[in-house]
Amino acid sequence: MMVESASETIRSAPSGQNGVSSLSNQPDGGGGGGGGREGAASGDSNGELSPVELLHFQQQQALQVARQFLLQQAAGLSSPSSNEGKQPSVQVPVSVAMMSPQMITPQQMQQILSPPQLQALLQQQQAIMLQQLQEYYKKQQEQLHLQLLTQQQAGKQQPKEQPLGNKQLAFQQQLLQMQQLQQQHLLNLQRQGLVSLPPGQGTVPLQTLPQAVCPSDLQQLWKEVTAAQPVEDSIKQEGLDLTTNTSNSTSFSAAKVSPPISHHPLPNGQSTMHTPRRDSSSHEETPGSHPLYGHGECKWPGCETLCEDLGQFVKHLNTEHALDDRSTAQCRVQMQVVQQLEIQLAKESERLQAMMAHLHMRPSEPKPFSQPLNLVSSATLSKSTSDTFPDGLPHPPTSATAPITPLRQGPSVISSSTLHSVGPIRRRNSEKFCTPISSELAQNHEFYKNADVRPPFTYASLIRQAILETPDRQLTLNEIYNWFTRMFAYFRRNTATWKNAVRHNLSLHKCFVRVENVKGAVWTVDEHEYQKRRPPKMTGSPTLVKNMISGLGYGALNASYQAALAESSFPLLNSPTMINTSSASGMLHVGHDDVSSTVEQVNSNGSSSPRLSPQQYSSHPVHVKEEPAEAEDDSRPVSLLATATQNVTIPDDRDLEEELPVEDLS
DNA sequence: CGAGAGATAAACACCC
DNA sequence: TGGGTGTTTATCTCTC
Repeated sequence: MMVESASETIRSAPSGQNGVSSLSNQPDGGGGGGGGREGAASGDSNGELSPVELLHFQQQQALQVARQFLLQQAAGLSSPSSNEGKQPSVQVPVSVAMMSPQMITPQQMQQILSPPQLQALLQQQQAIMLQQLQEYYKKQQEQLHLQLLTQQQAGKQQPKEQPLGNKQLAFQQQLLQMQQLQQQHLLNLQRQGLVSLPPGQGTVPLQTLPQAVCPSDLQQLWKEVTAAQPVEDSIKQEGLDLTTNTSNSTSFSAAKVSPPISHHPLPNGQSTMHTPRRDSSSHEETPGSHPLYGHGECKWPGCETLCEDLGQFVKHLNTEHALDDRSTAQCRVQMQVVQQLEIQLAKESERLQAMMAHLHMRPSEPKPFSQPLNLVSSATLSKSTSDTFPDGLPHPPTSATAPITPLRQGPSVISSSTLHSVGPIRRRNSEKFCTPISSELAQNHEFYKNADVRPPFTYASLIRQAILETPDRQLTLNEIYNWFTRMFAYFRRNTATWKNAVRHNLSLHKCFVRVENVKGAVWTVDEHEYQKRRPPKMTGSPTLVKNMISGLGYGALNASYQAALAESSFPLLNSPTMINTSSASGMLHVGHDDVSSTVEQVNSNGSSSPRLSPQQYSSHPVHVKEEPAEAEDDSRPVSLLATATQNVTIPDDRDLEEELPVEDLS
């Protein structure tokens, strides 16, 4: 029986709200775990500034960065032409707007929406996310303020409370981390051309921030940073009120919008949205600039085509990046990148929350986060079920005792596809999407191991994985159970349920063969059957797929883009499969959700993107071997596209921090 | 709308 | 007798 956890709000898809039975990941204890928290190079620095001041300053810095980021995002991804200074609403059909994009799977998106709508939707999502981020930062900042005050008070009254200093330090670190996160985000975006920050501005200084903590440096940095955003500046100078900021920036952008350049006469209305850059951050904001144009080249992810001038660029944009499946797909990928980063951000903030809670600093109130933003709220219906972040933002534990750590920062689990169903359900998505379970597992091994998050794989694929991971490819039921519990924190509870499911799957699927052994019965996998299990079908738009294969040839994703993806810890994309363009042709007959086979293939042919760390795959212990001969033939191709298409399901996210994909699964 | 697939629940049989 | 295993069936939900 699933316990419906009430109180957690989740954005339920507008349409299929039928009680998605979600197995609420009820926070049951466990907080620990969180992987290595590499403290941001914290500085020991409080030079002449009092800790409090420093903290305050850092807060501002962080907010500044966040704001910058938000603005840039807004500029690049959402329609700047916001309505008169209100919430940056998005011009998307209400029907669409009502939907929570994050809960829509790629297929749904494609099916439900026409390309123009889809793009609009994507933009909308970006806008929403931005809002959420803004909101989030605002709250965060308010909280910190509050806490600071509290602390100051406390400090006066009980000077003895010496741990205070430490606490502040910890906070500083946390803040720094957040800053770094923001920077990463920015960098990623920059790389992808979504943000055109002149090198050296904004980001650079910030990066050094952690180390350069002496007051003077900070001041300097501050100047540099602020210099990058002339306008915003003033706003924040006085008190970083993100709230006003929200509207300000919005209205600002609206006002600042350079004369609509008719770039993008696309039929999809996108042009309007992708309006001219505005804002602050994009310094190169020449009146005739374009968010996707900078430094003389097209900043479209994976493009980098040189264009002498804007006119040429516009032309290029219209011809090369017109509304088609490929562009749509790229857009989606971009969306995912952003989402991933957001998730990462959420994680960090969650950690911060935990820290604050731990330090008894006004336990973070859930509301700030769960409270949907206006815009979103309309589309959000809180359906108390699971605890994913509906809005992509962290939902702090409802109760102070709730687990704060690794929960739901997960990889795929949180990905959009999963968002709508955290619980038990629909993980099959990912499977269908050909998510390489082995690779994903390898990459997120630690995560799944510690986070009480349901892995986005079907029982069948997990069982198979478990079996294939063993040298002799056979396991007893009990060993399978053990594998589950060892590999996934999620399966350390509700045992009756999932064990039953495991047994059920073993019996049900022909691909699992029971073999009488000396010591009893063991289960093996009939790969052939397994592959047959599902007819090759690809999720997502077939046309899209085709295009990807032919036209795009994922190899087209240039280095920077890939790198960006990699950076954003986008396993799926990082995964070899994604990169293995050479096998793109094979994708046509995709179809197996299987995973390891995919990986194997890639591994075997050794092709890979030069850019991605080879270690990524080299670290797959499993899989390379097993595929029974027969399965070989058709099992391979799978994923590239699939992945590409579906990565909406993004599996991953391995923490930026946990860099290495875990070398061994077992 | 129907089929297929996956998840979950549960009944039941076997065996140790 | 009880627990672990297996097998089946039923019901939902979701995707196609």
